[in-house]
Amino acid sequence: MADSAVLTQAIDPVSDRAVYKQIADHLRAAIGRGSLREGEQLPSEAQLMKHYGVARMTIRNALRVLQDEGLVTAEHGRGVYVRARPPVRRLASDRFAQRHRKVSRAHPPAEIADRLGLAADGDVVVRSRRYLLDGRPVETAVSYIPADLAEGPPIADPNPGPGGIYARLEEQGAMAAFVVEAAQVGATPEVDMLTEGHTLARFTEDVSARMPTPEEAKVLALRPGVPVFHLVRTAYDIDGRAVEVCDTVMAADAYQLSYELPAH
Amino acid sequence: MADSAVLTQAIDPVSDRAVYKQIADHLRAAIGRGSLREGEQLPSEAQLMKHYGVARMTIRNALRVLQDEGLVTAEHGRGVYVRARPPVRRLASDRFAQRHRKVSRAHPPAEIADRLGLAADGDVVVRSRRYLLDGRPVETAVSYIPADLAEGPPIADPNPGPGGIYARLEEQGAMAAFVVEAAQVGATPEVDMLTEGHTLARFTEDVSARMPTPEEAKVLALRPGVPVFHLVRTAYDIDGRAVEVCDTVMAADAYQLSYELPAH
DNA sequence: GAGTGGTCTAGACCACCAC
DNA sequence: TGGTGGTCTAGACCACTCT
Repeated sequence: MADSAVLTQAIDPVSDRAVYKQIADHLRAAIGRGSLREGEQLPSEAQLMKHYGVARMTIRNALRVLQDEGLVTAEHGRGVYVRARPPVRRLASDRFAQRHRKVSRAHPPAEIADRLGLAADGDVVVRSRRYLLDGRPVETAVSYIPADLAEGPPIADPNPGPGGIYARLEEQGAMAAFVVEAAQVGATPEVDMLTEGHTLARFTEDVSARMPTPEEAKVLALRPGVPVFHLVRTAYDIDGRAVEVCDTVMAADAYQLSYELPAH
Repeated sequence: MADSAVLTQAIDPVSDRAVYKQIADHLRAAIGRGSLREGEQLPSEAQLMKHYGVARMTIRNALRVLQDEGLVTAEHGRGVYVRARPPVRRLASDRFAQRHRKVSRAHPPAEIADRLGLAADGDVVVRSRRYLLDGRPVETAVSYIPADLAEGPPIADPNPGPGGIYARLEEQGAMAAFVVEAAQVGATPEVDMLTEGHTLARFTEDVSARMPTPEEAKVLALRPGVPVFHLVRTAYDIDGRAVEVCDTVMAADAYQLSYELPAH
Protein backbone atom coordinates (compact mmCIF):
# COMPACT_ATOMS: atom_id res chain seq x y z
CA MET A 1 0.00 0.00 0.00
CA ALA A 2 1.01 3.59 -0.50
CA ASP A 3 2.71 5.02 2.53
CA SER A 4 0.68 7.92 3.81
CA ALA A 5 3.92 9.89 3.93
CA VAL A 6 3.29 10.66 0.28
CA LEU A 7 0.64 13.04 1.53
CA THR A 8 2.68 15.80 3.04
CA GLN A 9 0.33 18.72 2.72
CA ALA A 10 -1.77 19.89 5.62
CA ILE A 11 -5.41 20.89 5.71
CA ASP A 12 -6.47 24.46 6.34
CA PRO A 13 -9.60 24.17 8.48
CA VAL A 14 -10.36 27.88 8.26
CA SER A 15 -10.27 27.89 4.49
CA ASP A 16 -13.50 28.50 2.63
CA ARG A 17 -12.92 25.28 0.75
CA ALA A 18 -14.54 22.29 2.41
CA VAL A 19 -12.09 20.04 4.21
CA TYR A 20 -13.17 16.97 2.27
CA LYS A 21 -12.57 18.84 -0.98
CA GLN A 22 -9.12 19.87 0.19
CA ILE A 23 -8.35 16.26 1.00
CA ALA A 24 -9.68 15.20 -2.39
CA ASP A 25 -7.43 17.83 -3.95
CA HIS A 26 -4.40 16.45 -2.12
CA LEU A 27 -5.12 12.92 -3.15
CA ARG A 28 -5.87 13.95 -6.72
CA ALA A 29 -2.59 15.83 -6.90
CA ALA A 30 -0.73 12.83 -5.51
CA ILE A 31 -2.24 10.71 -8.26
CA GLY A 32 -1.55 13.36 -10.85
CA ARG A 33 2.14 13.64 -10.07
CA GLY A 34 2.56 9.90 -9.75
CA SER A 35 3.11 9.66 -6.01
CA LEU A 36 0.17 7.31 -6.17
CA ARG A 37 0.50 5.18 -9.26
CA GLU A 38 -2.04 3.32 -11.33
CA GLY A 39 -3.25 0.26 -9.52
CA GLU A 40 -1.67 1.31 -6.25
CA GLN A 41 -3.67 1.14 -3.05
CA LEU A 42 -4.48 4.34 -1.23
CA PRO A 43 -3.98 4.60 2.52
CA SER A 44 -6.97 3.11 4.30
CA GLU A 45 -9.76 5.28 5.61
CA ALA A 46 -8.46 4.76 9.14
CA GLN A 47 -5.00 5.92 8.13
CA LEU A 48 -6.36 8.93 6.29
CA MET A 49 -8.49 9.88 9.32
CA LYS A 50 -5.40 9.83 11.47
CA HIS A 51 -3.26 11.58 8.88
CA TYR A 52 -5.66 14.44 8.31
CA GLY A 53 -7.16 14.45 11.81
CA VAL A 54 -10.77 14.32 10.63
CA ALA A 55 -13.81 12.11 11.03
CA ARG A 56 -14.44 9.13 8.86
CA MET A 57 -17.31 10.71 6.92
CA THR A 58 -15.00 13.51 5.86
CA ILE A 59 -12.53 11.01 4.45
CA ARG A 60 -15.32 9.09 2.80
CA ASN A 61 -16.65 12.25 1.19
CA ALA A 62 -13.20 12.97 -0.20
CA LEU A 63 -12.89 9.46 -1.56
CA ARG A 64 -16.36 9.70 -3.04
CA VAL A 65 -15.28 12.76 -5.01
CA LEU A 66 -12.37 10.85 -6.49
CA GLN A 67 -14.61 7.89 -7.23
CA ASP A 68 -17.11 10.10 -9.02
CA GLU A 69 -14.25 11.45 -11.10
CA GLY A 70 -13.26 7.93 -11.99
CA LEU A 71 -9.80 8.33 -10.46
CA VAL A 72 -10.09 5.59 -7.84
CA THR A 73 -12.21 2.56 -7.19
CA ALA A 74 -13.14 1.16 -3.80
CA GLU A 75 -13.14 -2.58 -3.31
CA HIS A 76 -15.09 -3.81 -0.35
CA GLY A 77 -12.88 -5.47 2.21
CA ARG A 78 -9.73 -4.80 0.20
CA GLY A 79 -9.06 -1.13 -0.18
CA VAL A 80 -9.21 1.85 -2.48
CA TYR A 81 -7.08 1.73 -5.60
CA VAL A 82 -5.89 4.19 -8.20
CA ARG A 83 -7.72 3.39 -11.36
CA ALA A 84 -6.07 3.00 -14.70
CA ARG A 85 -7.25 5.68 -17.07
CA PRO A 86 -9.91 4.29 -19.36
CA PRO A 87 -7.93 2.55 -22.08
CA VAL A 88 -8.27 3.80 -25.60
CA ARG A 89 -9.23 0.68 -27.40
CA ARG A 90 -9.46 0.40 -31.10
CA LEU A 91 -12.06 -2.14 -31.76
CA ALA A 92 -11.50 -5.16 -33.84
CA SER A 93 -14.81 -6.74 -34.61
CA ASP A 94 -13.43 -10.23 -34.22
CA ARG A 95 -12.91 -9.59 -30.55
CA PHE A 96 -16.64 -9.53 -30.20
CA ALA A 97 -18.83 -12.40 -29.31
CA GLN A 98 -22.57 -12.13 -29.56
CA ARG A 99 -24.76 -13.55 -26.88
CA HIS A 100 -28.34 -13.47 -25.87
CA ARG A 101 -29.75 -12.93 -29.29
CA LYS A 102 -33.45 -12.46 -29.24
CA VAL A 103 -35.82 -11.87 -32.08
CA SER A 104 -39.41 -10.84 -31.71
CA ARG A 105 -42.16 -8.93 -33.40
CA ALA A 106 -43.75 -5.95 -31.74
CA HIS A 107 -45.04 -2.42 -31.97
CA PRO A 108 -42.14 0.02 -31.84
CA PRO A 109 -41.66 2.79 -29.28
CA ALA A 110 -42.94 6.12 -30.54
CA GLU A 111 -39.52 7.58 -31.20
CA ILE A 112 -38.50 4.56 -33.26
CA ALA A 113 -41.74 4.53 -35.22
CA ASP A 114 -41.14 8.16 -35.95
CA ARG A 115 -37.69 7.51 -37.34
CA LEU A 116 -38.96 4.64 -39.45
CA GLY A 117 -41.80 6.72 -40.76
CA LEU A 118 -44.30 4.21 -39.42
CA ALA A 119 -47.62 4.58 -37.74
CA ALA A 120 -47.45 4.01 -34.00
CA ASP A 121 -49.24 0.69 -34.38
CA GLY A 122 -47.01 -0.51 -37.22
CA ASP A 123 -45.37 -3.88 -36.87
CA VAL A 124 -41.61 -4.13 -36.55
CA VAL A 125 -39.22 -7.00 -36.13
CA VAL A 126 -37.09 -6.45 -33.08
CA ARG A 127 -33.67 -7.96 -32.63
CA SER A 128 -31.87 -7.58 -29.30
CA ARG A 129 -28.34 -8.64 -28.63
CA ARG A 130 -25.49 -8.08 -26.25
CA TYR A 131 -21.85 -7.82 -27.21
CA LEU A 132 -19.00 -9.07 -25.11
CA LEU A 133 -15.43 -7.77 -25.21
CA ASP A 134 -12.95 -10.05 -23.51
CA GLY A 135 -15.85 -11.64 -21.69
CA ARG A 136 -17.20 -8.38 -20.41
CA PRO A 137 -20.58 -7.09 -21.58
CA VAL A 138 -19.88 -3.74 -23.22
CA GLU A 139 -22.80 -3.09 -25.48
CA THR A 140 -26.49 -3.79 -25.81
CA ALA A 141 -28.19 -3.21 -29.11
CA VAL A 142 -31.78 -3.36 -30.28
CA SER A 143 -32.62 -3.03 -33.93
CA TYR A 144 -36.03 -2.40 -35.41
CA ILE A 145 -36.97 -3.29 -38.97
CA PRO A 146 -40.41 -2.67 -40.44
CA ALA A 147 -42.16 -6.02 -40.54
CA ASP A 148 -42.99 -5.71 -44.21
CA LEU A 149 -39.29 -5.46 -45.02
CA ALA A 150 -38.12 -8.37 -42.94
CA GLU A 151 -39.55 -11.69 -43.93
CA GLY A 152 -38.93 -15.38 -43.77
CA PRO A 153 -37.23 -17.80 -41.41
CA PRO A 154 -33.81 -16.14 -40.99
CA ILE A 155 -35.16 -13.13 -39.16
CA ALA A 156 -37.16 -15.31 -36.86
CA ASP A 157 -34.19 -17.45 -35.97
CA PRO A 158 -31.70 -16.12 -33.47
CA ASN A 159 -29.14 -18.65 -34.62
CA PRO A 160 -28.73 -18.43 -38.36
CA GLY A 161 -26.89 -21.78 -38.51
CA PRO A 162 -23.68 -22.81 -40.28
CA GLY A 163 -22.37 -20.14 -42.61
CA GLY A 164 -24.26 -17.50 -40.74
CA ILE A 165 -26.92 -15.24 -42.03
CA TYR A 166 -25.24 -14.90 -45.40
CA ALA A 167 -25.58 -18.56 -46.18
CA ARG A 168 -29.23 -18.65 -45.20
CA LEU A 169 -29.95 -15.65 -47.31
CA GLU A 170 -28.21 -17.00 -50.36
CA GLU A 171 -30.04 -20.28 -50.06
CA GLN A 172 -33.28 -18.46 -50.11
CA GLY A 173 -32.25 -16.39 -53.05
CA ALA A 174 -34.99 -13.91 -52.53
CA MET A 175 -33.17 -11.87 -49.93
CA ALA A 176 -30.26 -9.56 -50.16
CA ALA A 177 -27.78 -9.30 -47.37
CA PHE A 178 -25.96 -6.14 -46.49
CA VAL A 179 -22.97 -5.82 -44.34
CA VAL A 180 -23.62 -2.70 -42.41
CA GLU A 181 -20.40 -1.25 -41.30
CA ALA A 182 -20.85 2.12 -39.80
CA ALA A 183 -17.85 3.60 -41.57
CA GLN A 184 -14.88 3.25 -39.29
CA VAL A 185 -16.97 2.88 -36.21
CA GLY A 186 -16.39 -0.81 -36.00
CA ALA A 187 -18.41 -0.67 -32.87
CA THR A 188 -21.50 -2.24 -34.27
CA PRO A 189 -20.70 -4.79 -36.91
CA GLU A 190 -24.07 -5.66 -38.12
CA VAL A 191 -25.81 -7.79 -40.64
CA ASP A 192 -29.28 -6.77 -41.56
CA MET A 193 -31.80 -8.40 -43.75
CA LEU A 194 -34.10 -6.71 -46.12
CA THR A 195 -36.33 -7.99 -48.86
CA GLU A 196 -35.12 -7.63 -52.38
CA GLY A 197 -35.26 -4.22 -53.95
CA HIS A 198 -34.03 -2.30 -50.96
CA THR A 199 -30.52 -1.13 -51.55
CA LEU A 200 -28.95 0.71 -48.66
CA ALA A 201 -27.80 4.21 -49.48
CA ARG A 202 -26.76 5.87 -46.26
CA PHE A 203 -26.90 5.92 -42.49
CA THR A 204 -27.26 8.56 -39.90
CA GLU A 205 -25.83 8.12 -36.44
CA ASP A 206 -26.90 10.21 -33.50
CA VAL A 207 -24.56 9.95 -30.56
CA SER A 208 -25.28 11.03 -26.99
CA ALA A 209 -23.35 10.47 -23.81
CA ARG A 210 -24.88 10.29 -20.36
CA MET A 211 -24.69 8.46 -17.09
CA PRO A 212 -26.26 5.01 -17.19
CA THR A 213 -29.61 4.07 -15.74
CA PRO A 214 -29.33 1.60 -12.86
CA GLU A 215 -30.42 -1.16 -15.19
CA GLU A 216 -27.80 -0.27 -17.78
CA ALA A 217 -25.15 -0.10 -15.08
CA LYS A 218 -26.15 -3.58 -14.02
CA VAL A 219 -26.32 -5.14 -17.47
CA LEU A 220 -23.04 -3.59 -18.58
CA ALA A 221 -21.40 -4.12 -15.17
CA LEU A 222 -20.38 -0.48 -15.13
CA ARG A 223 -18.26 0.91 -12.35
CA PRO A 224 -19.43 4.16 -10.78
CA GLY A 225 -18.39 7.19 -12.79
CA VAL A 226 -18.47 5.46 -16.16
CA PRO A 227 -20.86 7.03 -18.65
CA VAL A 228 -22.49 5.34 -21.62
CA PHE A 229 -22.71 6.16 -25.26
CA HIS A 230 -26.22 6.09 -26.61
CA LEU A 231 -26.10 5.62 -30.36
CA VAL A 232 -29.09 5.56 -32.66
CA ARG A 233 -28.36 4.54 -36.20
CA THR A 234 -30.91 4.84 -38.96
CA ALA A 235 -30.38 3.12 -42.30
CA TYR A 236 -31.99 4.49 -45.46
CA ASP A 237 -32.44 2.79 -48.81
CA ILE A 238 -31.90 4.54 -52.14
CA ASP A 239 -35.53 5.63 -52.12
CA GLY A 240 -34.95 7.50 -48.90
CA ARG A 241 -37.04 5.09 -46.88
CA ALA A 242 -35.81 4.33 -43.37
CA VAL A 243 -35.38 0.57 -43.31
CA GLU A 244 -33.76 0.01 -39.95
CA VAL A 245 -33.24 1.79 -36.67
CA CYS A 246 -30.62 0.40 -34.33
CA ASP A 247 -30.57 1.60 -30.75
CA THR A 248 -27.30 0.93 -28.97
CA VAL A 249 -25.97 1.56 -25.48
CA MET A 250 -22.24 1.14 -24.97
CA ALA A 251 -19.94 1.30 -21.98
CA ALA A 252 -17.98 4.47 -22.66
CA ASP A 253 -14.81 3.19 -21.04
CA ALA A 254 -14.65 0.40 -23.60
CA TYR A 255 -15.22 2.44 -26.73
CA GLN A 256 -13.74 5.09 -28.82
CA LEU A 257 -15.93 5.84 -31.80
CA SER A 258 -14.03 6.66 -34.96
CA TYR A 259 -15.61 8.38 -37.91
CA GLU A 260 -14.18 9.03 -41.32
CA LEU A 261 -15.68 12.03 -43.04
CA PRO A 262 -15.16 13.39 -46.53
CA ALA A 263 -14.22 17.07 -46.79
CA HIS A 264 -16.70 17.78 -49.57
CA MET B 1 -43.39 21.05 -3.49
CA ALA B 2 -44.34 17.45 -4.04
CA ASP B 3 -46.47 16.11 -1.28
CA SER B 4 -44.65 13.26 0.37
CA ALA B 5 -47.85 11.27 0.10
CA VAL B 6 -46.72 10.41 -3.42
CA LEU B 7 -44.28 8.06 -1.72
CA THR B 8 -46.51 5.37 -0.45
CA GLN B 9 -44.18 2.43 -0.33
CA ALA B 10 -42.52 1.37 2.88
CA ILE B 11 -38.94 0.40 3.55
CA ASP B 12 -37.99 -3.14 4.41
CA PRO B 13 -35.20 -2.77 6.99
CA VAL B 14 -34.44 -6.48 7.00
CA SER B 15 -33.96 -6.61 3.27
CA ASP B 16 -30.51 -7.28 1.90
CA ARG B 17 -30.76 -4.13 -0.11
CA ALA B 18 -29.40 -1.09 1.69
CA VAL B 19 -32.09 1.22 3.03
CA TYR B 20 -30.74 4.23 1.18
CA LYS B 21 -30.86 2.24 -2.06
CA GLN B 22 -34.45 1.24 -1.40
CA ILE B 23 -35.31 4.88 -0.81
CA ALA B 24 -33.51 5.84 -4.00
CA ASP B 25 -35.51 3.15 -5.79
CA HIS B 26 -38.77 4.57 -4.46
CA LEU B 27 -37.91 8.08 -5.49
CA ARG B 28 -36.65 6.94 -8.89
CA ALA B 29 -39.87 5.03 -9.49
CA ALA B 30 -41.91 8.07 -8.49
CA ILE B 31 -40.01 10.11 -11.04
CA GLY B 32 -40.32 7.37 -13.62
CA ARG B 33 -44.10 7.10 -13.37
CA GLY B 34 -44.55 10.85 -13.25
CA SER B 35 -45.63 11.19 -9.63
CA LEU B 36 -42.71 13.55 -9.43
CA ARG B 37 -42.58 15.59 -12.59
CA GLU B 38 -39.79 17.40 -14.32
CA GLY B 39 -38.83 20.53 -12.47
CA GLU B 40 -40.86 19.56 -9.42
CA GLN B 41 -39.36 19.86 -5.97
CA LEU B 42 -38.80 16.71 -3.96
CA PRO B 43 -39.85 16.56 -0.32
CA SER B 44 -37.14 18.13 1.83
CA GLU B 45 -34.57 16.01 3.59
CA ALA B 46 -36.37 16.62 6.87
CA GLN B 47 -39.66 15.42 5.40
CA LEU B 48 -38.05 12.37 3.88
CA MET B 49 -36.38 11.52 7.22
CA LYS B 50 -39.75 11.63 8.89
CA HIS B 51 -41.49 9.78 6.08
CA TYR B 52 -39.04 6.91 5.95
CA GLY B 53 -38.06 7.03 9.63
CA VAL B 54 -34.33 7.13 8.99
CA ALA B 55 -31.40 9.37 9.78
CA ARG B 56 -30.44 12.28 7.61
CA MET B 57 -27.33 10.65 6.19
CA THR B 58 -29.46 7.81 4.88
CA ILE B 59 -31.67 10.25 3.04
CA ARG B 60 -28.66 12.13 1.76
CA ASN B 61 -27.12 8.92 0.46
CA ALA B 62 -30.33 8.15 -1.38
CA LEU B 63 -30.42 11.62 -2.90
CA ARG B 64 -26.76 11.33 -3.84
CA VAL B 65 -27.56 8.21 -5.85
CA LEU B 66 -30.21 10.06 -7.81
CA GLN B 67 -27.89 13.00 -8.31
CA ASP B 68 -25.18 10.75 -9.64
CA GLU B 69 -27.70 9.34 -12.07
CA GLY B 70 -28.57 12.81 -13.19
CA LEU B 71 -32.21 12.45 -12.17
CA VAL B 72 -32.28 15.27 -9.64
CA THR B 73 -30.28 18.33 -8.77
CA ALA B 74 -29.86 19.85 -5.33
CA GLU B 75 -29.91 23.60 -4.97
CA HIS B 76 -28.41 24.96 -1.81
CA GLY B 77 -30.98 26.71 0.33
CA ARG B 78 -33.81 25.94 -2.09
CA GLY B 79 -34.43 22.25 -2.43
CA VAL B 80 -33.95 19.19 -4.58
CA TYR B 81 -35.59 19.19 -7.97
CA VAL B 82 -36.40 16.65 -10.64
CA ARG B 83 -34.14 17.37 -13.52
CA ALA B 84 -35.30 17.66 -17.07
CA ARG B 85 -33.87 14.87 -19.14
CA PRO B 86 -30.89 16.17 -21.12
CA PRO B 87 -32.55 17.96 -24.00
CA VAL B 88 -31.88 16.67 -27.45
CA ARG B 89 -30.64 19.76 -29.13
CA ARG B 90 -29.93 19.90 -32.76
CA LEU B 91 -27.21 22.41 -33.09
CA ALA B 92 -27.54 25.44 -35.22
CA SER B 93 -24.17 27.04 -35.57
CA ASP B 94 -25.59 30.52 -35.36
CA ARG B 95 -26.59 29.88 -31.78
CA PHE B 96 -22.95 29.84 -30.94
CA ALA B 97 -20.88 32.72 -29.84
CA GLN B 98 -17.16 32.46 -29.59
CA ARG B 99 -15.30 33.91 -26.69
CA HIS B 100 -11.89 33.86 -25.23
CA ARG B 101 -10.09 33.25 -28.47
CA LYS B 102 -6.42 32.77 -27.97
CA VAL B 103 -3.72 32.14 -30.51
CA SER B 104 -0.20 31.12 -29.68
CA ARG B 105 2.73 29.19 -30.99
CA ALA B 106 4.11 26.23 -29.10
CA HIS B 107 5.40 22.70 -29.13
CA PRO B 108 2.52 20.25 -29.31
CA PRO B 109 1.73 17.53 -26.77
CA ALA B 110 3.14 14.18 -27.80
CA GLU B 111 -0.17 12.72 -28.86
CA ILE B 112 -0.93 15.70 -31.07
CA ALA B 113 2.53 15.68 -32.63
CA ASP B 114 2.02 12.03 -33.37
CA ARG B 115 -1.25 12.65 -35.15
CA LEU B 116 0.27 15.50 -37.16
CA GLY B 117 3.25 13.38 -38.07
CA LEU B 118 5.58 15.92 -36.49
CA ALA B 119 8.68 15.58 -34.38
CA ALA B 120 8.01 16.21 -30.71
CA ASP B 121 9.86 19.53 -30.92
CA GLY B 122 8.00 20.68 -34.04
CA ASP B 123 6.32 24.06 -33.95
CA VAL B 124 2.56 24.32 -34.10
CA VAL B 125 0.16 27.20 -34.04
CA VAL B 126 -2.34 26.70 -31.24
CA ARG B 127 -5.78 28.24 -31.24
CA SER B 128 -7.98 27.89 -28.17
CA ARG B 129 -11.55 28.95 -27.94
CA ARG B 130 -14.68 28.44 -25.95
CA TYR B 131 -18.18 28.16 -27.31
CA LEU B 132 -21.28 29.44 -25.62
CA LEU B 133 -24.79 28.14 -26.15
CA ASP B 134 -27.49 30.41 -24.80
CA GLY B 135 -24.84 32.06 -22.67
CA ARG B 136 -23.64 28.83 -21.17
CA PRO B 137 -20.14 27.53 -21.90
CA VAL B 138 -20.62 24.15 -23.53
CA GLU B 139 -17.43 23.47 -25.40
CA THR B 140 -13.74 24.17 -25.30
CA ALA B 141 -11.65 23.51 -28.34
CA VAL B 142 -7.96 23.65 -29.07
CA SER B 143 -6.67 23.25 -32.59
CA TYR B 144 -3.12 22.59 -33.63
CA ILE B 145 -1.75 23.43 -37.07
CA PRO B 146 1.85 22.78 -38.09
CA ALA B 147 3.62 26.14 -38.05
CA ASP B 148 4.88 25.76 -41.58
CA LEU B 149 1.32 25.50 -42.84
CA ALA B 150 -0.06 28.46 -40.97
CA GLU B 151 1.59 31.75 -41.81
CA GLY B 152 1.07 35.46 -41.73
CA PRO B 153 -0.81 37.93 -39.59
CA PRO B 154 -4.31 36.37 -39.58
CA ILE B 155 -3.29 33.34 -37.66
CA ALA B 156 -1.58 35.47 -35.08
CA ASP B 157 -4.61 37.65 -34.58
CA PRO B 158 -7.48 36.42 -32.44
CA ASN B 159 -9.73 39.04 -33.99
CA PRO B 160 -9.53 38.79 -37.76
CA GLY B 161 -11.25 42.14 -38.25
CA PRO B 162 -14.11 43.19 -40.54
CA GLY B 163 -15.10 40.50 -42.99
CA GLY B 164 -13.58 37.83 -40.84
CA ILE B 165 -10.78 35.52 -41.62
CA TYR B 166 -11.90 35.13 -45.20
CA ALA B 167 -11.41 38.75 -45.99
CA ARG B 168 -7.96 38.82 -44.50
CA LEU B 169 -6.98 35.76 -46.42
CA GLU B 170 -8.23 37.07 -49.71
CA GLU B 171 -6.40 40.32 -49.19
CA GLN B 172 -3.21 38.45 -48.79
CA GLY B 173 -3.88 36.35 -51.81
CA ALA B 174 -1.33 33.80 -50.88
CA MET B 175 -3.59 31.92 -48.51
CA ALA B 176 -6.55 29.70 -49.07
CA ALA B 177 -9.36 29.44 -46.61
CA PHE B 178 -11.33 26.35 -45.97
CA VAL B 179 -14.57 26.06 -44.19
CA VAL B 180 -14.17 22.98 -42.13
CA GLU B 181 -17.52 21.58 -41.36
CA ALA B 182 -17.37 18.22 -39.75
CA ALA B 183 -20.04 16.73 -41.94
CA GLN B 184 -23.33 16.89 -40.08
CA VAL B 185 -21.71 17.33 -36.73
CA GLY B 186 -22.34 21.02 -36.71
CA ALA B 187 -20.79 21.03 -33.31
CA THR B 188 -17.56 22.64 -34.31
CA PRO B 189 -18.02 25.17 -37.04
CA GLU B 190 -14.51 25.99 -37.84
CA VAL B 191 -12.44 28.07 -40.14
CA ASP B 192 -8.90 27.03 -40.64
CA MET B 193 -6.12 28.55 -42.57
CA LEU B 194 -3.59 26.76 -44.60
CA THR B 195 -1.08 27.94 -47.10
CA GLU B 196 -1.88 27.48 -50.73
CA GLY B 197 -1.63 24.03 -52.20
CA HIS B 198 -3.22 22.20 -49.31
CA THR B 199 -6.64 21.00 -50.31
CA LEU B 200 -8.55 19.22 -47.60
CA ALA B 201 -9.59 15.72 -48.49
CA ARG B 202 -11.02 14.13 -45.37
CA PHE B 203 -11.32 14.14 -41.62
CA THR B 204 -11.27 11.55 -38.94
CA GLU B 205 -13.10 12.06 -35.70
CA ASP B 206 -12.39 10.02 -32.60
CA VAL B 207 -15.08 10.33 -29.97
CA SER B 208 -14.79 9.32 -26.33
CA ALA B 209 -17.12 9.92 -23.42
CA ARG B 210 -15.99 10.19 -19.81
CA MET B 211 -16.60 12.08 -16.62
CA PRO B 212 -15.01 15.53 -16.61
CA THR B 213 -11.86 16.49 -14.79
CA PRO B 214 -12.50 19.01 -12.00
CA GLU B 215 -11.11 21.73 -14.24
CA GLU B 216 -13.40 20.81 -17.11
CA ALA B 217 -16.36 20.67 -14.76
CA LYS B 218 -15.49 24.18 -13.64
CA VAL B 219 -14.90 25.67 -17.07
CA LEU B 220 -18.03 24.11 -18.54
CA ALA B 221 -20.07 24.70 -15.38
CA LEU B 222 -21.09 21.06 -15.38
CA ARG B 223 -23.52 19.72 -12.87
CA PRO B 224 -22.58 16.49 -11.11
CA GLY B 225 -23.37 13.43 -13.17
CA VAL B 226 -22.86 15.09 -16.52
CA PRO B 227 -20.18 13.46 -18.66
CA VAL B 228 -18.19 15.09 -21.45
CA PHE B 229 -17.55 14.20 -25.03
CA HIS B 230 -13.90 14.25 -25.93
CA LEU B 231 -13.57 14.65 -29.67
CA VAL B 232 -10.31 14.67 -31.58
CA ARG B 233 -10.62 15.63 -35.21
CA THR B 234 -7.75 15.29 -37.64
CA ALA B 235 -7.89 16.96 -41.05
CA TYR B 236 -5.91 15.53 -43.97
CA ASP B 237 -5.07 17.15 -47.28
CA ILE B 238 -5.19 15.33 -50.63
CA ASP B 239 -1.59 14.24 -50.16
CA GLY B 240 -2.56 12.45 -46.98
CA ARG B 241 -0.73 14.91 -44.78
CA ALA B 242 -2.37 15.74 -41.45
CA VAL B 243 -2.81 19.49 -41.51
CA GLU B 244 -4.81 20.11 -38.38
CA VAL B 245 -5.73 18.39 -35.16
CA CYS B 246 -8.60 19.81 -33.16
CA ASP B 247 -9.09 18.67 -29.60
CA THR B 248 -12.53 19.38 -28.23
CA VAL B 249 -14.28 18.82 -24.92
CA MET B 250 -18.05 19.23 -24.88
CA ALA B 251 -20.71 19.13 -22.20
CA ALA B 252 -22.56 15.95 -23.05
CA ASP B 253 -25.90 17.28 -21.86
CA ALA B 254 -25.75 20.01 -24.48
CA TYR B 255 -24.80 17.89 -27.46
CA GLN B 256 -26.01 15.19 -29.67
CA LEU B 257 -23.49 14.40 -32.35
CA SER B 258 -24.99 13.53 -35.70
CA TYR B 259 -23.07 11.77 -38.42
CA GLU B 260 -24.08 11.04 -41.96
CA LEU B 261 -22.40 7.99 -43.42
CA PRO B 262 -22.49 6.58 -46.92
CA ALA B 263 -23.39 2.92 -47.22
CA HIS B 264 -20.54 2.24 -49.66
C1' DG C 1 -9.20 -12.87 13.39
C1' DA C 2 -7.66 -8.53 11.71
C1' DG C 3 -8.33 -5.07 8.50
C1' DT C 4 -10.99 -3.14 4.96
C1' DG C 5 -14.87 -0.52 3.05
C1' DG C 6 -20.42 -0.20 3.44
C1' DT C 7 -24.13 1.38 6.05
C1' DC C 8 -26.48 3.87 9.65
C1' DT C 9 -27.43 6.81 13.75
C1' DA C 10 -28.02 11.30 16.25
C1' DG C 11 -26.58 14.91 16.86
C1' DA C 12 -24.08 19.89 15.48
C1' DC C 13 -23.02 24.27 13.01
C1' DC C 14 -22.90 26.59 8.70
C1' DA C 15 -24.18 28.97 4.10
C1' DC C 16 -27.69 30.00 1.10
C1' DC C 17 -32.39 31.33 -0.20
C1' DA C 18 -36.99 33.20 0.09
C1' DC C 19 -40.16 35.77 2.61
C1' DT D 1 -36.32 34.63 10.13
C1' DG D 2 -37.22 29.95 9.03
C1' DG D 3 -36.37 26.37 5.94
C1' DT D 4 -33.19 24.40 2.84
C1' DG D 5 -29.11 21.77 1.64
C1' DG D 6 -23.69 21.45 2.83
C1' DT D 7 -20.40 19.99 6.02
C1' DC D 8 -18.61 17.62 10.01
C1' DT D 9 -18.30 14.80 14.28
C1' DA D 10 -18.09 10.40 16.98
C1' DG D 11 -19.60 6.81 17.47
C1' DA D 12 -21.88 1.79 15.97
C1' DC D 13 -22.57 -2.63 13.51
C1' DC D 14 -22.06 -5.10 9.28
C1' DA D 15 -20.09 -7.66 5.02
C1' DC D 16 -16.23 -8.66 2.64
C1' DT D 17 -11.21 -10.12 1.92
C1' DC D 18 -7.07 -12.02 3.17
C1' DT D 19 -4.21 -14.83 6.06
